[in-house]
Amino acid sequence: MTKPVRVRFAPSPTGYPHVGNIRTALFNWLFARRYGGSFIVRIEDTDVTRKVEGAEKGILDALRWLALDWDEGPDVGGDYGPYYQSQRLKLYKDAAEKLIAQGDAYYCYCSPERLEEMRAEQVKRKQPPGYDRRCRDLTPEERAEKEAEGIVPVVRFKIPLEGQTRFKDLIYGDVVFENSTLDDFVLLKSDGYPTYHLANVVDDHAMEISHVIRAEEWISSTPRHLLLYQVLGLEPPQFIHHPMILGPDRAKLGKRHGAVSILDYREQGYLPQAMFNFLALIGWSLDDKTEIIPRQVLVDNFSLERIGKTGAIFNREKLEWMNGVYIRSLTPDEFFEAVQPYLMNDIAAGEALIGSEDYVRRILPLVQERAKTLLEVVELTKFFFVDELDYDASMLVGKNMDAQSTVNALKAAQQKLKPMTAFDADSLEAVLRPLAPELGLKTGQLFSVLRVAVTGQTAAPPLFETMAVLGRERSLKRIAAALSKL
RNA sequence: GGCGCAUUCGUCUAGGGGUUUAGGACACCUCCCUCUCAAGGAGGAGAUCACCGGUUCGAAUCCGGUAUGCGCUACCA
Repeated sequence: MTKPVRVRFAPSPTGYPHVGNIRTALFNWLFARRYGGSFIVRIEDTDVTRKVEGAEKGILDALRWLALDWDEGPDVGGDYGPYYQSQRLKLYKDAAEKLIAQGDAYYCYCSPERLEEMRAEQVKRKQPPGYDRRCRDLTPEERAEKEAEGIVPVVRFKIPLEGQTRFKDLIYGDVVFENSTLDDFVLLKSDGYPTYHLANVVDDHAMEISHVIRAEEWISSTPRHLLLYQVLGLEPPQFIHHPMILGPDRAKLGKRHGAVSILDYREQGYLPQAMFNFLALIGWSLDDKTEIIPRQVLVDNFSLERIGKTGAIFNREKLEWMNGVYIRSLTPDEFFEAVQPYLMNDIAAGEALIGSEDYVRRILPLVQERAKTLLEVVELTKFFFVDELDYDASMLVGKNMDAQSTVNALKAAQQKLKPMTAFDADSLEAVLRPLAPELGLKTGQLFSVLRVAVTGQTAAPPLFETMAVLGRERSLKRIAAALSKL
């Protein structure tokens, strides 16, 4: 019997939900769903000084936005809780004490100042920085002395001086570290909180995590974790490290590269299903050609083996394209639902939406295939919602035309439109298309004059559909306004 | 500096000894469609598979070295 798959996403609430972290969550979630396992969220709030108010909410919001539902964790609970490390302090303390008792850890009384000086000196002498183990073999008398001084110690791990630690990463293969290159890292801080290393090992075991899927930046920490499992007498989980997401300069994606919070992308009008698809495709591929992959197909086909080994630059242009593909695939109702919050954020569009949902619903199909993001829809539809168009009169004059012929064209169009009974796209086309030759103009010339008059733009949705949605009254009003500009 | 990992078109990638004149996607260019813009269709350009050496009848694919990049090197995660 093989152990059930249990994976975890363990964010620390110190900031916004980083694109890279969320992708790690996505891989974990995909793996859990693919193999019928459990996806667990554990909040690693062990750094009191870096804790940011609202960070946890942002991270959980991001998971919810992408519908990465968790089986155990905040809100939902579970049999292995609590799921906040700040509520499991006793566990870490017990583990640290056990290690001290068996001689695998020790109290260290070195001050932060001394450590800093030591490191500076090491760097100066071009030696590898690391704790010099001054407190490793303190006598009971020396310890008592330090205690008497009132120094609150940290607990450090006693790294074996010799030998090597190796593991088989499911993606990177065999990785070997010489123990001599590892230093006696801190297990328990002086404030009683554990460091990541201790808390992680204790909890991953306590929560029966079967696979640790995390970013490549953790690969160098893995031997420490393995050594901890060893002295604690615990069986370690499988380790899987995946490549990181890079900025355009190939450095770890960070704030200076622009939007790195996944929530920023939601704000900018990206669809969660597009983001989901896009994130999955950074460092993972289904085959040699499939790009658009529905969620369920992703779940059914995800595999760790197909994750590559090289860091990938976050390609915004491709994300935009993909978002456009997903936007176009929406039904009219879905598109309306998706776009609604963005329209509501705009004054004119919001008013229109409240005034007449039907009007908005007739507008949307005209821009759906033109929008790359939902936010862009607001811009593309703006001219439908304002009373007066703001554009320069010179835009009205068509190619190879002058002011006079433009005026003539607008007036002729007015005459044709006024008596129309039906004002649908087909009728409009039937009336306006023959008008161009009558005026000695090419259709393109006439239509472009009308387009600017009616939309205030040279690029817009198809003219007749646009006029039909605007309606006779509004269309004629805009043509009159155009004439008064000339 | 030490340790670790990586290296296929600008970018994301397929490919894991012969089927490869290295395939796909984004971006770019041309043409078609067309009332503009999109979308769509058809093409194009773009990679001496980081470099050097080895193994082999044969290497992008296996091995070694070099270079470069990135990560870690905290009482951060």
